[in-house]
Formats: sequence, C-alpha cells, structure tokens
Amino acid sequence: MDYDFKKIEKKWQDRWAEEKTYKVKEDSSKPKFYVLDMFPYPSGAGLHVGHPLGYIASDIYARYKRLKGYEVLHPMGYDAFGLPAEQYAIQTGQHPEKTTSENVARYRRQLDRIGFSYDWDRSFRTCDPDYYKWTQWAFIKMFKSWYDPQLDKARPITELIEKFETVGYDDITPEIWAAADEKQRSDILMRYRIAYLGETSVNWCEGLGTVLANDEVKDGLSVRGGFPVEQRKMKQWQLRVSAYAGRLLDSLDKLDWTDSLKEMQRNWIGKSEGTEMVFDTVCGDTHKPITIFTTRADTVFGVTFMVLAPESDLVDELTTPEQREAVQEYVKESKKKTERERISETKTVSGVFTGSYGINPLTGEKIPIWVSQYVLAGYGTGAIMAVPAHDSRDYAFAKKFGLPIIPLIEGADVSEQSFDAKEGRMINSGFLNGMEVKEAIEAAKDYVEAHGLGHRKTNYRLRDAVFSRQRYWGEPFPIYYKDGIPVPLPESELPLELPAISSFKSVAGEAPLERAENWTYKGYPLETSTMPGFAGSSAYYLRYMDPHNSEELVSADANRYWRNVDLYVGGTEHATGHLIYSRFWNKFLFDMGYVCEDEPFRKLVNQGMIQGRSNFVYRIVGTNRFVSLGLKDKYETTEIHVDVNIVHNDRLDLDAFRAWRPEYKDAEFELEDGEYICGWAIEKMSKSMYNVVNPDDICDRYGADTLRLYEMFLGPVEQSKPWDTKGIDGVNRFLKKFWRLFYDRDRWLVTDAKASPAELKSLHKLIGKEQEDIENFSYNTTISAFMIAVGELSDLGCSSREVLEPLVVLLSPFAPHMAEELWHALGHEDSVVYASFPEYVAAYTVEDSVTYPVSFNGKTRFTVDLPRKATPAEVEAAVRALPQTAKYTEGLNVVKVIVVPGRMVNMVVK
RNA sequence: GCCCGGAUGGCGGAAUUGGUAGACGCGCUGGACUCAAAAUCCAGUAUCCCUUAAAGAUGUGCGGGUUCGAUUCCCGCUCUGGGCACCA
Repeated sequence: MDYDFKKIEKKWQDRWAEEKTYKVKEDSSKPKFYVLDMFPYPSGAGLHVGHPLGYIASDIYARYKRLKGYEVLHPMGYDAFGLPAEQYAIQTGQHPEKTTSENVARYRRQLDRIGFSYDWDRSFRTCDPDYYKWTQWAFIKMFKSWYDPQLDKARPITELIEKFETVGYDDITPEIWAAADEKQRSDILMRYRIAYLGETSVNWCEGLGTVLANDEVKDGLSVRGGFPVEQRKMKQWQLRVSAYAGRLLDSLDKLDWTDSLKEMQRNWIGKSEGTEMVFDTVCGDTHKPITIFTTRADTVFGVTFMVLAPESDLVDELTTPEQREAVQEYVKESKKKTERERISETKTVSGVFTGSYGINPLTGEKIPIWVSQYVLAGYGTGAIMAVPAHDSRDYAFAKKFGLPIIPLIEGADVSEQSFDAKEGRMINSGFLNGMEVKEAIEAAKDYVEAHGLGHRKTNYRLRDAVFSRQRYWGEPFPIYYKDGIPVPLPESELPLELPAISSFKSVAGEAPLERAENWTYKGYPLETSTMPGFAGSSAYYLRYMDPHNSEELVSADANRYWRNVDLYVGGTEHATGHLIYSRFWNKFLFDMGYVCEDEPFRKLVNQGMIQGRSNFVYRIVGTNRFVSLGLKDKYETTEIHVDVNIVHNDRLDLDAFRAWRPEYKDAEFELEDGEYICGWAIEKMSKSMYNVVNPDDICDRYGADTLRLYEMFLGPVEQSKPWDTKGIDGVNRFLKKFWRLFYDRDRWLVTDAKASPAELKSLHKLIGKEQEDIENFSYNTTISAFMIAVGELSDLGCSSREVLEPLVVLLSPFAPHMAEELWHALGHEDSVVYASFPEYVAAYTVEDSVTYPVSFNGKTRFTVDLPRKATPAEVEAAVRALPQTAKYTEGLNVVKVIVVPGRMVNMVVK
C-alpha cells in the first residue's frame, strides 16, 4: 500500500468529526491545559497559507500536551462582527449576517482540511446572540461599577452612592448629593462608572462614518480602510481602561510573554512619574491658578513661559481682550486640522500669545502664557511649564518666538539645541545648585510638596477606550434613555438583539440603528451606537470554558478548572489593542469575582507573518515574447507578476501560462536549458501580486500532513519568513520514508522482533529531542531530529514494533493523519490521541558513551570514549592514563586539564 | 529622534547558551536502477591553494577586548526588521 494521503486524510477527518475524537470535558482527575489561537476574522478572501502557521503550532502543542496526560482545551471560533462585512453590505446590499455565514463556512472547510484537533462543539461566533448576550452583560456590570482607588479595584457603584449619602466622596458632599436631582446624580455617577458616557476628544473617521479607538488609528489614518481621521469632541460611551493602567503595567512582569511585546504594552501604557504643580496667573486684573504636569520639577528655575493646548478650557479664561481675535483664530485653525495634518506639521512650530502671564512659583517671575498645538489636551492637565534650555520642543518654540532660554546644567551648551539629558550639575537654580540632576528632581519634588505648591503625580498615556461606533454590524448597547438619562436594560432582557434595518448605507453623522423601526424599550429610545470590534474578542476565551451555559458567562466550576489560557498564539498586531482590552476586561471580571485569575493569557507566543514570494516573467517590450531570467539583460523587458501557482521551483509552466490569461495565449518563450526561469521577490502576500498560496492547493498536491510539517520546518514559529514552496518536497519525502518503515508496497513490515540497541538509541534520542524542543516551540529542529531518526532506522532495516509504535506516537502531533492510519494498522482500536507519551518516556534509556576529543592547546590530537556519566575527574584520569602518543611524550608539560563534561578535554601544555 | 530585535554557505536555517561552526532540508554535481522518464537510493557540496588526495590556511556583518577556547560575553561601528513618536 502506497502512502495515499488523500484517502487517509479524508478518512480520518471524517472519523474524527463523527466520533468527536477531540471533544473535551472538565476532568478533575487530569491536569488541565488551555491552548488558544487568536480567533480569525472571517474575511471574504478565505485563508491563505500564512494564517494556519500559528494554528498548526498551537495544534502540535495541544496534541503533544494530550499525549503527556493533560486535559487540553483547544477551541476555535470566529471574531465575526466588524467593519469589512458591513462595508461589503453597503456596497452590495447583502446583509452582513449572510456574508459572515458564508465566510465562516468557507473558513471551516479550509480549517477542517488541515486536521486541527479543535473541539468544534465549543465553537461560536461573536455575532451569535447567545454569545453577545455576555458581552452586553459585562457592559452592564461595568456600567454598574466604579474604580475604588483606595482598594485599587472595581466595586459596585452602590458602594459609591452610599459614600455620597453618608460621608461624601471627592467634591460630592452628602448635602450636594441630597440636593441633586435624578439627572444630576446620573451625571455625577458618570464620572466614576467603569463604562460611562462622556464628552471627549475622539478620533472621528468621516470615511467610515464612525469614531475609532486609538489603536484603530495609525499615522492619522484608520487602520481599516485608510481614511483620514480628525479630532472631534463628542459624547461617546467609554471604558475606564485608564483606571487599570497601573495594574496592567505591573502585572506584565508576571507574564510569560516576549520582551518586545511587553515593551510595546509598557510604551502604550506610558507611565511617567512627575509632579503636578500650581502656577498662579495674571490675566488683566484677575488671578487664576492653573495646574501643570512635569517630570522635571528640577527645572522650574528655567521656566520662561507656559503653554496651553488649543483645546484646553483654560484658553478662553486666560485670553486678554487684545489677544482674543488672534487666539480664537489659532484655536479654530487647529481644530479644523485632521490628526494626520497635525502629525505632518510636528516640525513646524506654531503658537499664539494669550496676553496673560503666569507667576513662577520659585522665582516669582512673570512669564508669558502661550497657546500651541504641541501641547496635547488629553495628556496631563493640557498645560505645561516650558523649559527651553532642557526640552527640545520648548527650545524650538522659544527660538521661533524669541523667548529667553536659561541653562540650568553646568556645561550645557544651549546655543544650538536644548540639553535634554538628565545628567550633570545644577546651576542658576537657587537651592538646587550643585546637585546632580537625579538628586535635584527628588529635592524639587520634596520642596514643592513641603511648600504646598503641588504634589507628586503619576500620569499614564493610556486613555480610556472609546466604546461606541456609529455602525450597524456590532453588539447593540443594552441601554435605553429615560428622559435623557441612560439606564441599563434588566439582565433578563438580554440579549438585546440587533434589529433588522432597511438599508446599510451610512449617512453622515447618523448611526444606522436610528433607522431601525421600534428601536425602543418600553417606549424609551434605545442607544443607537453599537460596540466596537474589540468588545466581542475581549472575553471570548472565557466563554470557551463553558460555551453553552445560558445562565452565566462561565460557571464557577468550569472557570475554576480551566482558570486561564496557558498558551496563547497570535500575531503582534494585537499588542496595543485586543491584548490590552482583554487584560482590562479580565481584570474587571476578576475584581467583581466572576473569574478566578487576574490575567487571561499566561504564556503568549507571537507567530511571525508569512510573506509572499512573488514570481516574475519578463516580456520584451512591444512583443508577446518572454525571456527567461538569465537572458533578460539582453533585451529591454518589462517585469510582470505571474501567478505563483503556475510556477514550480521558479520554473514556469508554459502551457498553464498560456492558459492563464487570454492575452498570453500566443506567448512565445526564450528558454534557458529548455526551461523558463522566473525572477522572484519577497512581498506581502496579496491578490494583486499573484503570490497568494491557498492551503487547499497544498493539501491537494501534498496533503495536510506535509503542509503542517512544512510550515513548521520553514523556520522558528516566531519569525517572519517568506512562503517558498521549494523545500516542501523534502518534508514530503520524509513522510514517504516514514511510511516505508511500515509498508513496502503491499507488504506490512512491522514484526515483533526485539529492537536492537542501535534502534533503541535512535528512538530514545528522538524522544529526548522532541520533548525538549516542543516545550521551546522549536518545531523545525524536532522535525530535523525526526528525519535523522527515520534515516537511521531505515538504514538499520528496523522492523521492530517496539520501536515503530512509539515512533508513530511521536509523529502524531505533527502529522496526525498518517499517525492515525499507522496506529490503527498496528492494531489499535482507539485513536492515537489516547496513546500515552509518558509510557514511552519511561523507557527512555539513552545510555551511551561520549567521544571526547582530546586536544593540546586547542588542537585535537586524539579521542577517547568514556561513559556519559563520567565525572570530570574520571575523564581527566582516563586521559592521563592513556598510552602516550608521540606528541604527548615529547617532554610536554601538562599545565592544566580542562574537562567540559560530555564534550571535550583540552590540555594546556608548555 | 527614542525603545526592542536581527546579521552564520548558493538558499531556509542548526549549534545542548563559552566547548569539534554549518545539524536537518532545499538547491547543485556525480553515480546506481530504467529502453526512457518519474519515483527511489548512494556519494559529494563553506572558502582559498591543488589534476586529485593528504596536509594546511581562512571563516559566523566590521574593528577591538576578555578567555586555554567566542557565532555565543564586553566596548565601538555598519547594515537591517519591527514598535513608538510633539506624552511635558
């Protein structure tokens, strides 16, 4: 029987589905392991060969852990709400539900072909009402909670109300609370709720007709669609992610994530420890203290002016009548600009004087207050003290407008540029003179606090997440408005299902749900925004633990068993989006006692991207004649992308090329050695480059097992690399070779013969290697080890079941179909999934000798075989006891013997 | 500008973290089998000198250093991938 992968793979995929081989349940007699992939957004283009990379890696891990005796939760689902389906609906009028279902079905077919061990009974889509019920539920919980900074955790809002009623909290005294009407109370509480409705400067994207979160905007353009984004003040639902900034930062240390990813999150959270300081100001005859934030309290003596953000509320109050016109003009201009324009203008300095002055709290000096775009309203207090000598932005501003620059650090030359480094000795700084900068910062902070000028303050760049989208294809908010006051729906009313609407076309500024009929609750209007894409993906990993529970997001029992994700595999592109929101969401649920772990993803592996490898043909200009790569320099040619699917190992399939497109029907070729060689380049995998490789095609040609093996053999999982089909024959050959250990054509080769020591050694080396490598995600080297072992066993003519049976088990995580087929051929009734790895590991007895090269001063002179367990002293003694060689006896004096256990002996001689 | 990674044959990549650099695969060359092809198998394949072999020398981006010994550690560069970017 030949290795007929088509038959074998179909057969086992059907059997696995039918027998629910990969179904898992909470089994407290076994340790749990939770392996999760970032679930895909089911796009219309289907899967390309890059998508399964991470899925294959995690599937191997999941299968391996199963063999090791773990109960493994390995689910898959779809992140199905989102913009592309809706954009498509706008263009075609098709309901997003329909296209989503079609895309999901297509994804499922493609995934099934690759032989993943998912428990499909746990699968769901984020757009299923049974699922988004729990997204809405969590939102209501957030609405009904506040963040208690004392306890440093979220608490029910009722506790805050109780504080207001009894002792007061912040600036709300019991009297104020008692006097407040329903609307006022709602407004007060909005300032504290975790999910709240608030006016804020948001990223408004006209092209998409919706607001976006910070991570959905890049370089002033929307990540989806690339439309320009501008800043607008709007009332939007938000999540108080910023309250969790400190905890999100601190618990990064506990996570087994890559350093680069943690670093990205640290930057995004952007902790900075500084001081909030009050400056008195003079505007005409009125005084108004304003608060600024600085990390350089040591530089107050060098403050020569102050700057307000154009959006700051203080601008109006501090503008003198003479300056009013100029200031208003400037503010208007900057508001009109899109985010992108503002970014592109970062190098051009602009600003306008308000006419009023601040008082330097340490020197008493009067300093002008300006307005400029380089100060951001959303960070700190929206106002700064400017120290041109030691801040490059302040410096540029001072130079442009001729403001004084006072150096504060000894030896700092500020004639050309500012001196930003935090080092050196202070001068011109009163009581700070003579101190080192780091010392001075602390001393200044102490001084400021002691004299009541301000206090220490930690700021974060992480902003609250804007949570509403003026779009259709998302979760509706479970909120209605009673006389303008937002009220959550009773939980019994969940899920609040997305209503039908007549047209998907977006109308400027109008949310599609405004067009829904009867979008009301008990006669009150319902919220017409929907939730953003990250809402549904923030807690999905919890739902897999208990996907059919209609009473709870996840039952306490299921949650206690599965706890959190042990291994999460996905791309880095979610570093500052999904992975922050999920952690936030999980921490909130943890605070409220709904989940038992503070962090959702213990270990995270980022798989690299698979790039495309494009192929080119070269057409002689003005003809339909194509020249092979090596000959193209003889002519003037145009480089044309050619579909990589009609090119094999850079050789063009001429007939397929002629058939590819009508205009090439009569193409002529100039060949090299009878072949047409194509040029190539590494580019992003995309349709327009004709370099998209569909996994289905690889499965047709080589089989899923080869695809799995090859994707892993390409290189380390974490690394980005181009898809290049050149090497695929190698792993395919390996599988055939593996098969031939069992079958010679129709003859079954396996016998009950006793394994030879050499055969066992091969097997045991592999067992050792596989265990070590899989734990380190080093699958390419495991496969190498496999190739070596199979080569050795094949050379030895190994037929012993004692060796071949464990070999099948070892193969099963990588090539599950072939392993399953052989496992059954070996007479097993059950799936190879139920085989037990530890059994074979127990027999792991590599007990061999080590060949030590013995060298003098680094040059190898002879070797000696010794048992692996020999101690360095024993090795040295054995080497010294050897019959002396000519070189050894030539009066050489051995000064030192260096023994590297298991490796080598080096003698230092004189 | 700031913060992380990388750099090893013709190519993808190994090297047990300081111990025989180049595992394994691809590609290439030669051979076996075959009427032939495919498939399969065997041998060779870092560079230089050389008809070949032996022997030698060089060799992990570049320049230094530590060490008996450096792809690995330290210092200074070059190139390159990624992230952040008026965050006070």
